[in-house]
Amino acid sequence: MPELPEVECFTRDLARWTAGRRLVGVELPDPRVLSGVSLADLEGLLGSAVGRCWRRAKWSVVELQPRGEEPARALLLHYRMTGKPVLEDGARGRKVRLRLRLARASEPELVVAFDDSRCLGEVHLEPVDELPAFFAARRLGPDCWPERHPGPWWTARLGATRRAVKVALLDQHRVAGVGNIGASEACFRARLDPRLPARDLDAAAWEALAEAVPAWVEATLAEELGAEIHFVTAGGSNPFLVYGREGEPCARCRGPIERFVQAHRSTFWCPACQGV
DNA sequence: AGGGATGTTAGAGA
DNA sequence: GTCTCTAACATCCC
Repeated sequence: MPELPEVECFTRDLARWTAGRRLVGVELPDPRVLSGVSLADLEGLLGSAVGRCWRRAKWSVVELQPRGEEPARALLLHYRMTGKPVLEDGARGRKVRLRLRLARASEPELVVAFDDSRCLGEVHLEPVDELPAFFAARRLGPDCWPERHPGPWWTARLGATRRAVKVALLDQHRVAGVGNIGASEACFRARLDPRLPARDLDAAAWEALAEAVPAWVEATLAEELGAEIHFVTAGGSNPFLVYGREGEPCARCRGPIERFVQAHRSTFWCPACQGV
């Protein structure tokens, strides 16, 4: 499910759940979720204090400070399509791949679980001081949020390619954090035809995108920080302007929202008011 | 039954 | 080397 706003929410959940706690147990119902780490590696960290939790692109980072002289480590969580961290309060998650048991003073233990129905998600373990290299190896572009970037920055990142602007927005090497929902939402907010080759956009279009991307992030965050996360596929209302709204009236001009496929992924847009 | 799903990446071809 | 696109990963839901 997650794009940048969801991963931001997930990471804040992790920060809240783990604050001031130590890792006191690890369970691994499905070892496929571990990437380059073994259960024994994780067990070697038992007793560590949880430190900072932060987000980079669509990754959550949970820092762990072992007792003694060992260097700080970081758990890196990537949720891919269906992963999410859940707090298990008695009831057990349905597709839990990894469980972390966390203790604080005399309080009851908490169980934070990595739930992932499709099991495409990944959990890595890296020394904290090697995180820059970890992200560099993935050639991850700069985050699209929270730092604001001016129009010319977007031109420089995305403006050289012939690919359609909506497809270019999905390229994490150029700009990190925009997913398939966000790309449609940002094009709608910027009134941009998602089919336009990125290199054909003018300065005004890049300025519009520079506004539209953070506007999408912040609108989605405002929705999702509230009660529960809105999963498009799991009931609840659809919080998006065009995504998943084929056939519905455009919120701006009442024209019908349409769906088509770009790079094997659904694009939703309003042909009447985007890029006429 | 078949198709589609919020992501990423290795590999192929131009 | 660079750019672009495809297939594959694994499972669930409509």
